[in-house]
Amino acid sequence: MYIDVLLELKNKQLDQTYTYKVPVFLEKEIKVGKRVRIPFNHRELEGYILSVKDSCEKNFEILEVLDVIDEEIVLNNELLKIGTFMKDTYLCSLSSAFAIMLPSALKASLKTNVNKKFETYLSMAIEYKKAISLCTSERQIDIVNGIKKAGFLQKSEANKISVSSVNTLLKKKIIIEQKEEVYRLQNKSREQDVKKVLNEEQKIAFDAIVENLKKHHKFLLHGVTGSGKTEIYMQVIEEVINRNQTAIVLVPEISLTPQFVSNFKARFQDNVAVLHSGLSQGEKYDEWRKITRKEVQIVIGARSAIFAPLNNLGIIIVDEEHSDSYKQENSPRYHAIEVAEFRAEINEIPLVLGSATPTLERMAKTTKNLYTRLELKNRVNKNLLPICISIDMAQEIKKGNSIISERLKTEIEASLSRQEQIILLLNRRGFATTITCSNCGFTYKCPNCDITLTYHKTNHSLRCHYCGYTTFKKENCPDCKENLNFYGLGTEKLEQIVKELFPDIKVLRMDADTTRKKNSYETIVEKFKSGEYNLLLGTQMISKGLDFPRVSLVGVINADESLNIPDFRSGEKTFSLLYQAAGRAGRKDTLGTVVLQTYNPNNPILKCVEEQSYEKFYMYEMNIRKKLKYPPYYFLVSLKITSKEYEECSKEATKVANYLKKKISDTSIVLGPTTANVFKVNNIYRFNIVVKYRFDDALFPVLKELDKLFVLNKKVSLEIDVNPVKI
DNA sequence: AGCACGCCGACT
DNA sequence: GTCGGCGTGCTC
Repeated sequence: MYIDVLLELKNKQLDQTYTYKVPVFLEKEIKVGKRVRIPFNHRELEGYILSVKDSCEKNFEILEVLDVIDEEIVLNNELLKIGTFMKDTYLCSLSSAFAIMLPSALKASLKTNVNKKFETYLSMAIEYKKAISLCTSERQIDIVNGIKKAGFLQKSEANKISVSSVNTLLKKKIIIEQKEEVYRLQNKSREQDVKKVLNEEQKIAFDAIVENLKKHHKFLLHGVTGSGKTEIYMQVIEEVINRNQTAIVLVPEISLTPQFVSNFKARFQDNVAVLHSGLSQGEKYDEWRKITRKEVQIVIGARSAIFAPLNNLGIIIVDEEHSDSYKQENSPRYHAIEVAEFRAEINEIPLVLGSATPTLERMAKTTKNLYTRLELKNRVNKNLLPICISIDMAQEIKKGNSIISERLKTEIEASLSRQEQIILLLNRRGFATTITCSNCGFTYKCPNCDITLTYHKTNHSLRCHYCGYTTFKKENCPDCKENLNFYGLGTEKLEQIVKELFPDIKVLRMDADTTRKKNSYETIVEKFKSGEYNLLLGTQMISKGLDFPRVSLVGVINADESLNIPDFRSGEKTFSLLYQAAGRAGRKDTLGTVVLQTYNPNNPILKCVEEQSYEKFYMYEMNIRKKLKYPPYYFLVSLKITSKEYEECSKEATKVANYLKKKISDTSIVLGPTTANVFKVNNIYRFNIVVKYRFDDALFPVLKELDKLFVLNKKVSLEIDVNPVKI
């Protein structure tokens, strides 16, 4: 017996199978999808069995398998297929695709030591009365009674009463001990959640999906914020599990707070496994094993949960479909929705994507009937959409209000007097963006990156938001000793300004700096919900899927901020961010108010936000994409060329662009090379090339060739990003 | 990737 | 003489 083994190394040079002979004593354990330990070039490695065969043409010396690692298969047939799909679509190595599918506890290269967790339980060996009569001390009786109560007792608990008594009882065989595997992630809440009655719109969407269970069909559930998408998901899933099938629910990382998870657990109890980055390695391993052991039918998780090894999958649901977090920004650069589409296809099951602001790509697919659009126009509790007002900040500055406009100020005062809550969005953290000397023009810049440092007032530090470089501010200009001036506005400074303007206000700030610690995001959300604070200010994370019933006013401090990012999707991102932020305003009885402060009051994207019209935005933006030949009219591939040496990097980038232009179809467009937006990060220079194409059979073979050439290049590296979300 | 082999300079 | 620097090549 021979097997083909793929090494558990992400290296592209070694991304091929190697043949090994199986010694007879291991033959019965060999199965495709298990891992083996093998000798490889004077060392010992782990690898995945990809195929089994009886014979092998001998062109080389064949070594023997040392050991079979797994008792059960870790990569089932479906995951193997998905791996090949990823290798072909994203040009990544097969083993890097498999690596992200498995919990890190299974990875040899990390040298981690995550194991199953065991707990020892004590239980009665003999009848209770007899046991009591044999006890020779108070403590022993306490322990026996403790066991009697629940039928068992954790040994660690019993040891707290008395270690020696436990040992005596064990020695006398009055009680026995048993080792049992326990899961680290325990359900805290025992709440029970009942299903809610669907309204007309929800019912139509629900019926459309349920009619198509057991068929491959793609749905776009386009529903305004608060239209009750989650309830539809839950009821569809209930249908699916009633048919003995299983379900995957993907949500952005930020939505995976204990709150969201406990909602699902309240409905489906222990039938849910959760996978996200907040879990420890051990917890992830436990959740993964719950899935492989078929103990759960529902998996909720962030991006990588799309690889959950569920059998008999019945539906895949992706909430907040427009979220960037579904795209992995390092290799393998996969998009969870693209993998979901593939997985739904091979299982012949429906895929449901939900959003209030669908991506243009997805929306365009509904017009071509590749997706069925299900619309939810109304909020469940009949709340009205808020009123939106734009404020021209150029006019305000003339009046001397550079940060908070007169209108926003009076709206805040009005909300405060009505005891309502306020949200302020400022999509930039830190205190000031730049510090400049008015005399000589000195600014603090990062020595490793092509970027100015951001000032954080709390510890007077100047930080690079790209590489993390930190330095400290001097009292005066380091060059000419004159005074330093602060420019730009961050959340820290806004907090200070708000406090100065409204001395009695209670303010919470939420950004990457205040949510660094585990659970701090949740803590801030809970604090604000409790009502003891008047105002929440923060970066975009405050606009994502949060529901604060007492908020009646949303202020966007600088609505232009994200419009100026040099990316063709900046309009779409801005619309989505502001539209969703605006959706936070509004209560049952009063209309919500949204104040958009901008220097471009006539910007068409902001007009669409003001009118709360996704349709207008869609028409406007599609027109631009068509003119500029961007998705969804064209597909993109981005190539990043990086090196420590500027000259070498630039030279290679030009060579790559010329090679592409020569080899691929002339209907495709090659842009660049250009230096990246931030052309130096961590002392590494970066050049970009973008390929726009519609149909090009030559492109992927050429990209694969290029990829191979650069594997051997030590000075310059090439990274290919298929369907990039940021360019 | 990471280990062996090989070919050079510095040192007990 | 030999120890170890790291460039190159190969891995079933």
